[in-house]
Amino acid sequence: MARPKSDDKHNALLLAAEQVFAQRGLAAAPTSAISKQAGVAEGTLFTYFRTKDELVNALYRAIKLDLADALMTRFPRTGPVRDRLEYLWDAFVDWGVANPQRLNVLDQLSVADRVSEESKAVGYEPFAEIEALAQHSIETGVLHAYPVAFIAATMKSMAETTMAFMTQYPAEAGQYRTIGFKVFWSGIACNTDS
Amino acid sequence: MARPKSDDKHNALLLAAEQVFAQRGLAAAPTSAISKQAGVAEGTLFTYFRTKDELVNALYRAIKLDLADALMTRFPRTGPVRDRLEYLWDAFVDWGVANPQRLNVLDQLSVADRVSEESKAVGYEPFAEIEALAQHSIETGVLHAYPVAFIAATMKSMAETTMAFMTQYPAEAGQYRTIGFKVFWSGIACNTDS
Amino acid sequence: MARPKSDDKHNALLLAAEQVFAQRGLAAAPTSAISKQAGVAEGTLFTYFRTKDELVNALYRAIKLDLADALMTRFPRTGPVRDRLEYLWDAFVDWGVANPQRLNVLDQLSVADRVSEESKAVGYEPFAEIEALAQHSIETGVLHAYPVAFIAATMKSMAETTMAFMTQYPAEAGQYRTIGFKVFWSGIACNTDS
Amino acid sequence: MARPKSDDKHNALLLAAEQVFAQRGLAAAPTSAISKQAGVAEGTLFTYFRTKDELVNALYRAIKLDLADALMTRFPRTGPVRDRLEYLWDAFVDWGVANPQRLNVLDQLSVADRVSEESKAVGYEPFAEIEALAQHSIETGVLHAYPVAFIAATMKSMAETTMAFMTQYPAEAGQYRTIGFKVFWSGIACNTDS
DNA sequence: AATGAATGAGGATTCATTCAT
DNA sequence: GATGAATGAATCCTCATTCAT
Repeated sequence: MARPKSDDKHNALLLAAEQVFAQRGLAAAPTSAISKQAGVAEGTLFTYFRTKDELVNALYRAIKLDLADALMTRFPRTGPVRDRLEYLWDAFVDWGVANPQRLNVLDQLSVADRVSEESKAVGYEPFAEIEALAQHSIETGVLHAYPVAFIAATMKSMAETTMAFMTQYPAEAGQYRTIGFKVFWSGIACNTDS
Repeated sequence: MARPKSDDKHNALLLAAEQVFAQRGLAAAPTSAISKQAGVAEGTLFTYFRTKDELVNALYRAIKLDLADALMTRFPRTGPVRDRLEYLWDAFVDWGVANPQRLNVLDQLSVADRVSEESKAVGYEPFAEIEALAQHSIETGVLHAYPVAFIAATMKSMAETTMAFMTQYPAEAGQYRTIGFKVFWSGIACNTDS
Repeated sequence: MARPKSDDKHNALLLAAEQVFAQRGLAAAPTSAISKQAGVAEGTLFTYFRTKDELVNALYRAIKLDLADALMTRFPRTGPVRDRLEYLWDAFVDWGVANPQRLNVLDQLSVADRVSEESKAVGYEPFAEIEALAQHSIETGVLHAYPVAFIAATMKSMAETTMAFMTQYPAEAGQYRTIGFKVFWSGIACNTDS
Repeated sequence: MARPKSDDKHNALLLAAEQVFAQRGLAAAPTSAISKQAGVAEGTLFTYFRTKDELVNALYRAIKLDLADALMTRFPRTGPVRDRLEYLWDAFVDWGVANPQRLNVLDQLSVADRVSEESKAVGYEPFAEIEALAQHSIETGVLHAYPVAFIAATMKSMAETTMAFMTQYPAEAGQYRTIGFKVFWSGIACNTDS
C-alpha cells in the first residue's frame, strides 16, 4: 500500500490553506474554512495533517520548495558572478510577482511562531548553494568579505522590498526589478562594474 | 472627577500587551493574559481600550512614536548627507537592539491586518522628514534618482536585517552595524566616498 | 434632613428607565444606559435604587400610579353603571394612546419576573374600586354574575387590545374606542341597552 | 453522511429552550442552560441553531404550529358560526391549560423583539382561516361589522384572560371556559341566541 | 451626595480535534 | 478513507455593583 491517501486532496488542502491564509490572515483562518475551500469535509483535513500546526509547517515547506524550484532549477552553474546573482534575483522577484498570494503567505509564515525551527532549516536548504556562491565570490575578491549569511539575508530582504514595489506599481515593475538589483549589487560587490 | 483614568494603567496595559505579544504572538494573545500581566482586572482593559483592536492600534502607534523619538529627536538637520543618514541608521539599529521585544512586536504589527491604514499613516508621519532628505539628496546628485519611497523602504528592510544579525550575534554587533550601513550607502549613493 | 436626595434625579432616573426600556427592551437595557439617559453618573443610579430590580419595581409602581391617577381622579361616583364604566374605559384607552411608550413598558413589566408580587399587589390597589363597582352591579342585576376579578381582567385585556388598534390606526382611533367598549359591555351586561 | 443531524436533538433543544424560558424568563436564559437541559454540549446548540435568535424564532414558530394543529386540524368547516367559533375557543383554551408552560413562553415571545416580523407572519398564517370565517359571518349578518382583525384580536386576548383564570382556579376551569366564550360571543354577535 | 473607574462573573459564539456512521 | 456532528475549553466583551476620590 504505497499511498492510500490521495495526493489530490493533500495538495488541495495545501492550496486551500494558502488561499485562506492570504485572504483572512494566518491568525483568523479556521481549519473549517480551509477544508471547505478544499472541498473536503472538516474531519478529512486531519487525516492528511494531524494538527493545524502540521498543515502550516507543510505549507511553509511546500512554498519554499516551489520557490527553490523557481530559483534553482535553471540556475546557471557557470558564468560571471553578477550574471548568476542577477539570474537568481530575477527569478525570485518574478516568482513573487507572479504569485503574490503565495509570497504574502510566506511572509506571514516567516514571522509566525507556528513554523518550527526544523521547518525553517529544511526550507532553507535548497538555497544553500547561494551561500556557497557567495563564499566563493568573496574568496575570489568579487564580493566584500561580509558574512555570507548576511549577504544572503540582504538579498532576501531587498528582493522582498523590490517585490512589494513591483506588485504595488505594476506599470514600473521592470524598472523596480532593475533598480533593486543594482542597489543590492552595489552594496555587496567590490567592483561595481564587474 | 471620581477616580481619574490613570496614565499608569494605560501604559501598563500597553507594556503588558507588548510583552504578551512578544511571548505568545499577536494571534495567540488573549486579552485576559494582557490584563493579568498588567495587574488589572479583565474588564479594566476595556475601560482603557474599547476593543482589542483599539489596543493593538494604540500599541502600534506608541511603538512608532517611541521609535520616532529615538530617531528624530536629535537628528542633525545639517551636515553631509552620509553623516545624517548614518545617524539615522545607528539610531534605528541601536533602538532595535536595545528593544528587541518592541522591535519584534512592531514587525508582527506591521504585517497584521488588525492595524488600520489610518494608524499606519499616523505612524509613518514622523519619518516623512527622511523622505524629504532623500528627495533633496537626489536633486543635489548625492543619491541615485530612485523613488524616495523605495530608498526609504530599502533603508528600513536593510536595517531590520542588520538588527536581526546584531541581536543574534551580540559580540559582532558593532561590525554588523557598520557593514549594514556600508551596504545600504553603497547601494544608493552616486559617489560611495562622499 | 427630610430628603437629602434630589427628587429631580429620582424622577429623571424613572423617566430615563422608561425611555430606555421602551427603546431597547427590558432585557437589553443596561443600567449604564439608563443613568446616561438621565444625565447622571453610573454610580448615582445606585444611590437612588439599591439594585436594578428595585428600579424596575419602582417604575412599575410609578406607571400604575400614573394610570390610576388618570382613571380614578375624576371617576364619577354616581350615575348609571354603563356611564361610569365607559368613563373608565375612555380614560384608560386615552391614557394608553397618549402615552404609548409608557403603555409599552407597562406591558413588558407585567410579564417580567423582575416585578415582585408585592409590587403587583400595590399596583393593583387603586383599581380595587372598579371591582367594587362590578360587585355592586352584579348584585343589582346590571351585570352578569361572573367573578368580579374576571370582569376586571376582561376589561383590562379588551382595553389593551383596543389601544393596540387605536395606536396602529390613529385615523380610526375614535371608532375603535367606541367599538371596543361596546364589545366589552355587551359581553358583561345583562341588558345591553341599560 | 457521517452522523446525520438528529431530529431528536433538534426537538430536545427546542423543548429545553421552552422549559428554561418558562422557568427563568426569556431574558435570563443562557444558552448554556438550554444545552445542559437538552443534554448536549454547549457547542452543539449552535450546530442546530446558528444563533440564539434563530433558536428563539424557531421555538416561536414551533409553538405556533403546535397551536395551529390543536385548533385547525379538526376545525369543523360547516355548521353554525357560533358552534364553529366555540370549537376554536375550546380548542384554544384547552391547549393553553394543557400546556401552561408553552403558553407562558408564547406570551413572552409575542412581546420580545427577538422574534422577527417574518416569524410572526409565518406564525399567523394558519389562523387566517379564522379571519375568513369572521369576514363571512359579518357579511351574512351574524357578527357585527367590526374589523375582522379586531374580532380576531378580541378572541385571542379574551381567550388568554380565560386561560389565566382556568389555570389559576383549576376547579372552576370548566365554568371559566364557558363564561369566557359567552362574554366573547355576546360582544361580537348580532343576535346572542344564534 | 456625586462621580466614574474598577471589578470579575457570566454570556454568546468559535474552533481544533475526535469519533460514530 | 470520508464525513460532519459533537465536544467543551477558550475568547472577547458586557454589566450590575462597589468604592476610591
